[in-house]
Amino acid sequence: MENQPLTRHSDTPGVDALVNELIGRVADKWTLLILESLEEHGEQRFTALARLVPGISQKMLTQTLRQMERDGFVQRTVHPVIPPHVDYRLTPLGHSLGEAFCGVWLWAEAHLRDVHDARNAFDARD
Amino acid sequence: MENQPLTRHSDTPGVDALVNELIGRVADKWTLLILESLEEHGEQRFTALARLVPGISQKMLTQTLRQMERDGFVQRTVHPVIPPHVDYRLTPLGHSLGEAFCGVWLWAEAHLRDVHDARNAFDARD
DNA sequence: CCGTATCCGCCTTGATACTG
DNA sequence: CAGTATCAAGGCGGATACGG
Repeated sequence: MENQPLTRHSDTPGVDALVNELIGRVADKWTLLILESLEEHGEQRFTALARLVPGISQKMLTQTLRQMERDGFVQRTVHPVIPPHVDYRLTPLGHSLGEAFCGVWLWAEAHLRDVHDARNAFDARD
Repeated sequence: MENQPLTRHSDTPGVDALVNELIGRVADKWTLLILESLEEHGEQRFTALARLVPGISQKMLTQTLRQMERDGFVQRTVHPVIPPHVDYRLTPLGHSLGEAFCGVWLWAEAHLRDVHDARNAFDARD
């Protein structure tokens, strides 16, 4: 009935809000860096991951990994040995997220200079 | 000489950092919502934009628009009339960013339920 | 080794008031 | 209409200490 304009979005109100919320969650700095590390290096232990992600604190690593586990992006495997051994790996869902962000990543790489120039031009105005 | 594994990233150290920084900037909640509004509805005035983006404050709208203008994503056009009339529209660069995010948007739409279910499963265990 | 718990500074954000 | 200015509150993230 409604003559909705053509968009790439759902026509169901409220879904957009959920989608935005989800993207906000997922577009977190540490989430993206961890995602990247796991894509590149595969399954990793906690400490190895801490070394792979530059500048992350233990707190943020734990917190972000928990959230990614809850969202179904990573699978956490605990080996009941002493000392403890915990592995993190991407789930198929997590991998698909990485692929979705690939476009943004490529865009950022491709337009790094454009943005840089735009900023310089803007800052030099007046 | 290095036997680098296949990745989608630049092999130049430091570029990744810039790319991450740029994505962090761009993946902001308000930036995405404004981007979406301008893609869907085309050129808009300040007040119209404020109505199109649900829940945004005047401060955040101004701040985000300035940042997007500086980054070269939107063009700001001031019509010197009284009362003031200011239009915002996407630049080609801004539009290309929107297209890059389209993949993430589609992913989020497609996997909304997966994430929802994963969270329920996670919260229900133990 | 793999976390959790606590404290604390800072940055973001929102609310409000004011201006050209 | 389209902003700027100011202030207060809250969350994020780092540092540190401790536990299984």
